[in-house]
Parts: sequence; structure tokens; C-alpha cells
Amino acid sequence: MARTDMRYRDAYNVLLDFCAELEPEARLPAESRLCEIAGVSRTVVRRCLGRLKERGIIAWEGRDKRLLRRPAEADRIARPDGLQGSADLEQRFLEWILKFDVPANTPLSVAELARSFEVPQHELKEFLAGLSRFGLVARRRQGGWMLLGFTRGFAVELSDFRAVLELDAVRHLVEAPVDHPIWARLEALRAEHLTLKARIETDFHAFSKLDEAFHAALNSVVKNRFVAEFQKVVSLIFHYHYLWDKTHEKDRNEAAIGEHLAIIDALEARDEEAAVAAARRHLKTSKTTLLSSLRYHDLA
Amino acid sequence: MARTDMRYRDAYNVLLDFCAELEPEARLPAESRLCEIAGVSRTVVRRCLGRLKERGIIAWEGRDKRLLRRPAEADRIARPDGLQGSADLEQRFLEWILKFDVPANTPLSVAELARSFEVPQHELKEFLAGLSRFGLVARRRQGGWMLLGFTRGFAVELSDFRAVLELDAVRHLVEAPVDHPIWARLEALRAEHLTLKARIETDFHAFSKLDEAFHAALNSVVKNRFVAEFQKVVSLIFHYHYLWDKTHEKDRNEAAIGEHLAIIDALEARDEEAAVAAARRHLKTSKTTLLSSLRYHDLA
DNA sequence: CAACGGTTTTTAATTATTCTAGACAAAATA
DNA sequence: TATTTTGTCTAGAATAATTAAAAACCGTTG
Repeated sequence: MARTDMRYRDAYNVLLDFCAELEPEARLPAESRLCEIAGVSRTVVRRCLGRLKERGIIAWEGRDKRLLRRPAEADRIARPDGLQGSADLEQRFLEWILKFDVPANTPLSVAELARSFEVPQHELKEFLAGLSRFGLVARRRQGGWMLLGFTRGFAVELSDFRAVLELDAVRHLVEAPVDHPIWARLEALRAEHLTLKARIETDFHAFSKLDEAFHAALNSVVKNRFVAEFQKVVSLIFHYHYLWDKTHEKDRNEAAIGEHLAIIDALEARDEEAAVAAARRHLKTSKTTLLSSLRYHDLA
Repeated sequence: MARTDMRYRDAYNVLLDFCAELEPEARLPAESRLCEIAGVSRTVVRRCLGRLKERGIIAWEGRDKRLLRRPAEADRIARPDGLQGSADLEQRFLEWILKFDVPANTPLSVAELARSFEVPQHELKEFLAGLSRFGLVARRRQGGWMLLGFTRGFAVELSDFRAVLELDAVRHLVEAPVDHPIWARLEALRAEHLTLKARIETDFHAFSKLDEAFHAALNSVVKNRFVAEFQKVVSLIFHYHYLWDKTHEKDRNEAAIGEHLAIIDALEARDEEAAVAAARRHLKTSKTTLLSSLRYHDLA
């Protein structure tokens, strides 16, 4: 029980690597220096030094730390398989919801989720606490958590919110200076759209990715941590729903390409009014698509 | 150690109260019914029944549950002082940051905070995880948390984001039907503004509250969970900074009253362009005020 | 006297434990 | 027999206990 000694294990291996670079009989730097190298506290460094001494790799007496022999591969400590799950938990969680079409008002079991995502429970709890800020999940009175979205209401509000942010981005974009990298990006995107349009009969599946890239590019002009935070969630949700609503997929995507191109045209012409109008049109289409894709699944 | 039996204690007292309402010798309803009454699971209800039987308050044999005697005050279980802190933790935490002007990049000790706010540690951790979604705090590499805001960058982005949301609200507002309650609310607010304007020489401190009410009213037109969530944080921050920046407070507030009235005028005239312009002017002033109040404190 | 190392105290991450919720099937009621 | 109620059991959530790590403290040393 209790905290793992992963940090110690990792630090020890890092210090071994460091020692491997040294000349024989070389002196090791001060403990505080070793801390910086391994990225841990002195407590851990001293534990590592203790083991290095024990193994006869170094001599250590007060400030006197000398390398005795070159460390071998066998000296390393094994790490009992690090679960890297913690990193992209958000992505995986949202994918799970959307992929399995988890219905609204589903009780979420922290224990079960922690197992299936291979993360410690408390990490999952903190994650859910974070999501509750977006109104996606909520605490239940009798304990535990519960998935709230994706109801129709959620989708409507999400779309509206997205629209507000994106229209603002468009207004910003028109004002961007000529040498702003966004213009080159837009030109590249235009080309990609045209290419896809030519091959739409066969490659219409590829649109979803292009759509994401397009909207990400628009929003990249607004440098705002709040916008960025929301964008991550929003784009993921729209992305997946685009993928799964198979009705008239080709037609929808072809139409969307046209709408995207209209936005690019208006932007490059620096015509704010036209750009906003075009963006509004496209966002409305997106919203409709999202809602209709819900209608198929959502029975609640 | 481990989980408290608070639920059991509370449920027991509730059931005592319920028994007190019954006739002598009356039969108690089914366990599942008692669950509804006490708002807990059957497990807890059965534990309560066990104690009630033990204390000679009821007879309990299978389905046969009869009241033997009227419960007395002495039968209640004491609750070892419930810490109600959990409720308004957010409010208190933000107040703490702003009141003591905690500088950016301060390491936050969960243990210490949990003590001073009188909440369990894990609750505070979940709270911080939630705040990290707003970019106010972040995890540190070596463990624990750290306060990021309020830097200048944070204030700028917060103001900009607020402006985007609020301008959208204004645009919505102009379209609101005549019988929408917002119009009556705006009239009331106009009157309050005029009253305060007349007494500005002495009562200028009262503006902060009025400002909050005004912005809350504007945003109330947009029914959106994302907007609402942000609004809570945003309004609190602006509220406090308004309070603490004492330079030219009277003049600032008087000017702001004028700006508010201009917005109300334009809204009631259903003049979208004028309303947006007026709102934009006021939001710009607000931003400037927020930034200048930071300049006094922020040395980082 | 400034950097370094030994020691101690405090904090954070994780497990273990207890209480609670929910499910199932047997039993009782109608 | 159909329906409700209860006894029993399993899994889950909240919290305390525990160990690793961080950080503070203070004497030492070059």
C-alpha cells in the first residue's frame, strides 16, 4: 500500500545513465546538482546514491563521491510497467462515451472506469470533477457520479457556445495582418478542400479530419486559454458525431466543403460581413447535423 | 478509519422523527418506503431498524414492525459536528485568493488548504482539478498544485472571454420578445442606477453589487450551461477587483453608471448596433480597471 | 560566507478499510 | 399466481492509514 517508489526507480536509472558518461574515478557533482539532472528532490537522490554505493558503483563519504566502475545494463532497476494511461485520459473517456453511445443519465462507476482505463481511482475522480465543470457529468446525491450529456439540450447549448466562440474567431481573423501565418494555412486548407472535392465520390470519409483541421485553424487566431480548453472538448464531440451519422454522409460532406470554401473566400477578401454570414450558415448546418445524429440514438 | 457513518446517524434521527408522528402500537411501513423517507439505501434503513429494536422503541420480526414506545429526545444520535464547508468552497477559495492577494505561481498545499477550509483533503483535490479547467491552477511536476492566475495574461484573456459572451448576450437581448421578464428587470435596474447616481457622493461603494446584478441580468437571457458556469467565476473575480481598487473609485463608478444606462437605453430602443457599441465601450473600461488594479499588486 | 550535506518535518500519492448502495432470490402476502 | 417485502450478498464510494517524496532546517566545510 501507499505511494509507489516509481520516482526513485526512474531517478536511479537516470543517474546510472549520467554515471555512464563519466570518466573512471571521476567525481560526481553536488547532490543539488544531481537533483536537477534527475528532476527529483534531494531525498530521492540520496536514496539513489545509497544504492549506488551499496552496489559498488560509487564511493560515497560526505561530499566525496567518486565513480568506482562503469555501470552495466544489469544495474538498472526494472519499472513494473508504467501505466501511461494518465496522459490522454480525457480523449479516451470521451471516445468511450461516444463510441459506445453511452446514454444520458448513466451512473458512472469510478471503480469500474478506473479499471478499464487503467488509472488509479483518485485520478479518475479528479478527472470527473473537472468534467463536471462542463456540465457533462455530475455528482449524485447518494454518492458516485453520473453522465449527464449527450442530451438534446446539451447538444444545442454546445453548438450555440461553439458558434459564439467561432464567430468571434472569424471577426478576429479578418483583422489579422497580412503576414500572419493563418493566411498561408488557409490557402493550404483551400487546396486540400478542392482536392477532396474532386475525389468526393470515393474519399468522402476523409472530410471529418479536414473539418477538424479547418475549425482548429480558425480558432487558432484567438489566443485564449478558456477558448482553447473548450475547443478540445467541442472538436472531439463534433468530430465523432460527424463520423457516425452515416445518413447522406457524402452529400453532407460535399455541402460542408462548399461552406468551408465560402468562408475562406470571404476571409481572404477581408469581407467581415460576408465571412460572418458564411460561418453562421455553416455552423447552423453543423448544429443540425449534430442534432439529427442524436435523434437516431437518443431515446431518453 | 474509513468512511463515516454520518448517513446512518442522520437517517436514524429522521426515522425517529417519523416514529414520533405515529400512533402507539402503529405498524411501520415497508423498508423500501422508509428508504424514501430517509433518503438512504435499505442497508442503512435496516441498521437503523436494528438499533430501534435494540433500544426497545420498536418490535421488529420479519415484516412485523410495531412502535412500542414514543421516542424521546435522548434517543437521538449526536452528529460530531457536520462541516458544512463543502458547500461554498468555491466562493471561499476565490475570496481567499483575492483577499490575501495570493501572487501568481504560488504553490498550493492541499494539506494546509484542507485544514484551513475545514474540508476533507480529497474534496479539495477534486475542487482544484475542477479549477484547473479554467486555467486558474495547475498540477506541478513534482506533485501538488500551484496557483497560476492572476497574471496580466490571465486577466486579459478573462476579460476578452467575458466580452465575447456578453456581447453575444446583448445581441440576443435585442431580439427578446416584449413580454420577456428581462425588460421589467432592466427597468428596475435603470431606476436603481438613477437612485445610486443621485447619491453617488456618499454611496459609491454600493455600485459593485449593482454592477454584478446588471451583468447577471444581461447574461440571464442566454440559457447555456457553459456560459453560466463561466459567469460564476468571472463575476466573482470582477466583483472583488472592483471592490479593492480604491483609486478614483467614486469617479470610476459614476462613469460606469453612465455606461450601464447607455446600454439600457440602446437595448430598450431595440437598437442592436448602438447596444453592442455601448456594451463594448463598457467592457473595455472594465478590462482597463481590472488590469490597473493588478498593476498595484502584481509584481511577477 | 556561500555552497553543501545530514537530519527532521511536512506533504502528497496510494492502498486498505469501513460504510453504503444496489442486486438477487427466497418468502410472505393478496 | 402475481406482487410485494425481506434476508443475503456483492460491489462501490468515502475516508483514514501508510509509505515515498519534497522541502525546510541547521550544522559543516572548503
